[in-house]
Amino acid sequence: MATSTVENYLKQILLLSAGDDALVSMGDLAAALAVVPGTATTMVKSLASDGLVDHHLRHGVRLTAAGRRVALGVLRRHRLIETFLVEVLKMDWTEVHAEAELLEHAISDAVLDRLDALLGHPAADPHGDPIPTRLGKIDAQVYATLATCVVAQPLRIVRVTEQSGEFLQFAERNGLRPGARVRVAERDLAAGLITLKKTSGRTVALSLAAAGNILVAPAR
Amino acid sequence: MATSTVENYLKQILLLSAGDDALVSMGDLAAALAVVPGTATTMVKSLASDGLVDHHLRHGVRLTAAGRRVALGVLRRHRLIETFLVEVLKMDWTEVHAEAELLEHAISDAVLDRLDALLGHPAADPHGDPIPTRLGKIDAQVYATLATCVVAQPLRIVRVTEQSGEFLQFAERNGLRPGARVRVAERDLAAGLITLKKTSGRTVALSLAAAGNILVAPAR
DNA sequence: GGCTTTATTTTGATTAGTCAAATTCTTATC
DNA sequence: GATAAGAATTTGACTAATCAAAATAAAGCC
Ligand SMILES: [Mn+2]
Ligand SMILES: [Mn+2]
Ligand SMILES: [Mn+2]
Ligand SMILES: [Mn+2]
Repeated sequence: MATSTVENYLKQILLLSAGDDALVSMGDLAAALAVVPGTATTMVKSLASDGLVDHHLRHGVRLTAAGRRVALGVLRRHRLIETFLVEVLKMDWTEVHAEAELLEHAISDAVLDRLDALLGHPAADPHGDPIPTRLGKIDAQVYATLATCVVAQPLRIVRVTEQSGEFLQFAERNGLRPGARVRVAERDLAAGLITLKKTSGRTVALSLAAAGNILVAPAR
Repeated sequence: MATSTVENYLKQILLLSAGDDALVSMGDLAAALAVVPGTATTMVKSLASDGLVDHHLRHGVRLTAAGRRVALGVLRRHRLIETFLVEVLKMDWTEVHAEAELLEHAISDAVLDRLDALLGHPAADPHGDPIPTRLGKIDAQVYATLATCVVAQPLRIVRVTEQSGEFLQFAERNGLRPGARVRVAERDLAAGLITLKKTSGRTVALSLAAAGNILVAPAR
């Protein structure tokens, strides 16, 4: 069995490689896991010797097929648990991430399958993050963000990446949840500022950096 | 935060001291936790230095008030999780113990309170084990077992101690779950054998040792 | 191309939890 | 009350995960 530390490293490498098989740097990996870079190096070497990653010394790390399988399993557990906490236990979508971070390592396949059935085999979690199937298939669709989409067009929010409580609470306060309808009223690149218009008529201002965390599709 | 190892030790000391404040021997504790006796000694010393147990060198260990508080919290989580797995996810009461053994260390108070409410604040888990309240109160009622109760009287099974899959499956196969009605048809102490009669008329034979794991009360 | 800055790796220590085997204490038995 | 058996403790060693700080390699810059 992979320890929860190993599971966290593999999941994080998957998330940082952004779907494709890009190399993940030790610096980024260490920062994401809140450890010192030397710790990440040591751990990655041990993952490599277990055949879970390829370590390109001094250049970065990439999942092997075996490592990717494990990582997708962890991601599936994480996202189904988040969905359960919101849909069944009625918890707030801004607070479930931390809970799932622990539970993802403690739940068995038997329990997970029942949760999945109870929830009706959802395709995405409360943040809009796609849920891998039991076979490890994951929706890789690429979306525009509020920082890159066309201006003025009616949009639908499909996903909020960035799991920090502060950011999610900001999103919730301003009605920027998956499914909400908005359009970009103005994008001032010099000031790094974006102004949204909601269907309610309300406007919301946010930075380019923040806007990059909100994925959108044309409203149909 | 107590590690899950610490939580397991404290919970096990509580279970082995059987409610009262009896000293628990290192041998019993080590066996219950599947570690070597020296390991239990080392761990108990560290628990003692954290003020969670009193270690009477060479005689045994007992929980302090602080240790008991932690242990009751773990027990509450364990039993509420088992109840959830059976009542909501419809899992088998013979297989939920192992699941709860891991989940009990990963679930937060916020999630637990919501589970408790969803289940209607149950007083006992699927095995009939009493669930401590949020304040650490636990039903300490003493029951007779099928090995000690009076013969011929109509009885109701209130609890099945002993969590091993084999034993629980034996109980399930023979309809010996909490709530079931039986009476002791015959108790042969020389042979160490007990014969039960169910309301259906069916008879079940079991050893004195097995009978000691089934707690009963007079059927009202 | 050589020098400087930055990222990565290495080295040496530390903590939690564990086991095997030697040692010491307790208790039962004669 | 001495002794043998059994239980508990101690000692030394090991694994997983981590950090601080020194060493090294890679990139960027003039
Ligand atoms: Mn995690
Ligand atoms: Mn999510
Ligand atoms: Mn446990
Ligand atoms: Mn139980």
